[in-house]
Amino acid sequence: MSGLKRSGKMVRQSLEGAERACRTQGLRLTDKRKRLLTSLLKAAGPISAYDLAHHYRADHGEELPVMTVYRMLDVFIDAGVVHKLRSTNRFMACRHMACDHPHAATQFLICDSCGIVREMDFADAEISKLNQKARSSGFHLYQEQLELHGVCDRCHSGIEEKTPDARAHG
Amino acid sequence: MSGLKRSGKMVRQSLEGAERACRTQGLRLTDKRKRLLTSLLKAAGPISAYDLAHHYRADHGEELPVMTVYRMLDVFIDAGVVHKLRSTNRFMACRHMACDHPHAATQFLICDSCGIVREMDFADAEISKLNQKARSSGFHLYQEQLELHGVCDRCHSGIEEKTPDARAHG
DNA sequence: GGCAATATGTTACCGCATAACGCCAGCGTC
DNA sequence: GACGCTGGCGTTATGCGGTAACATATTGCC
Ligand SMILES: [Zn+2]
Ligand SMILES: [Zn+2]
Ligand SMILES: [Zn+2]
Ligand SMILES: [Zn+2]
Repeated sequence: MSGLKRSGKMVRQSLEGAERACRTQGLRLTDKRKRLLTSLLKAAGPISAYDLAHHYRADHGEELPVMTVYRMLDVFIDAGVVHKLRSTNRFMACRHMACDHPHAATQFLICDSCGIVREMDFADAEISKLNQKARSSGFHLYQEQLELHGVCDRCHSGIEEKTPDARAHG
Repeated sequence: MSGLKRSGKMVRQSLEGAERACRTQGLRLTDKRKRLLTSLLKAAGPISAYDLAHHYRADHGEELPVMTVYRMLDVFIDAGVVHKLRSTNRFMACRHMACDHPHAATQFLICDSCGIVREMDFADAEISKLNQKARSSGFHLYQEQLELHGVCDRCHSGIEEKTPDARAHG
């Protein structure tokens, strides 16, 4: 699968990072929120809010209404430690949660076959070019994430390891 | 609004273009499909399948089940005369439907305030750069449309002409 | 304690999308 | 004409993503 699954140690470090991020923005990292974030960190890749609720239940033996999940995810997104993939309606922990540097723009490479997502940040040049062209076309772009769809090398070379989380393209 | 509303003449020309596109791909442009496409062409901008069904009813005094709308839209998308905006779940007629040249990659500029969408095709250089970088990061991108969100000049300068069709950002 | 703000729970609902099944018209074949 | 095939379309039911509105609990602060 997507290889994003965190070890216990990484989860701990990420939680500390989230703690910092929340504190600096006056957001509270309650126990429930911490547990939810843990479930998200342990997930193998981006998952839906409903799936996350199921994971939470499995992980902590406690029901968590979807409504609450969405609210908490919003908090995490505000804190910058969670990303929402608009094109697939899925949420994923920021890969920079443990390290302390927040990032501005983000680009996501999404494999429509196996669902793996890679968070990259080395296309700023193209982003600003696009921004420029949009500007001259009468638009002001958000400094926003780009979601690029395709297939990863593994799936491209015929392995086609499909997962239920993978979304069909188009 | 988005200024994409077609005149009667443009609708006719677009239908002819669609006719050509369908014929070359062995797809049939039935009367019902033609009526649906007309409703889409007359729409002021990208609309949802459900809204399109309502427009169809208003335009032609006949019920059209959403299921059928989706099926027809799929046909049009295959024929290359309709685009689906993944980030907003909306459909729009290709602005090149009347002219005869199909286009490969497309980029959409989407105003999250008023809903206007501009179909542009002058960012191929950036697209291929992104493709290249993705490649070196283990991904094969589709030659796919890019959906860029922001606000148009009008909305940016404070007019903020909100429409029910506009989607909140994020 | 008393109060305000924030966090969480409950219910009910809406919008997007598709699966599964059935019907029917058109068409070619025997 | 009977048969069977194909594609277009209708019907029903359902699943998933997301949120409004309102109720309750918890926390922080004076
Ligand atoms: Zn990130
Ligand atoms: Zn893959
Ligand atoms: Zn187009
Ligand atoms: Zn606008």
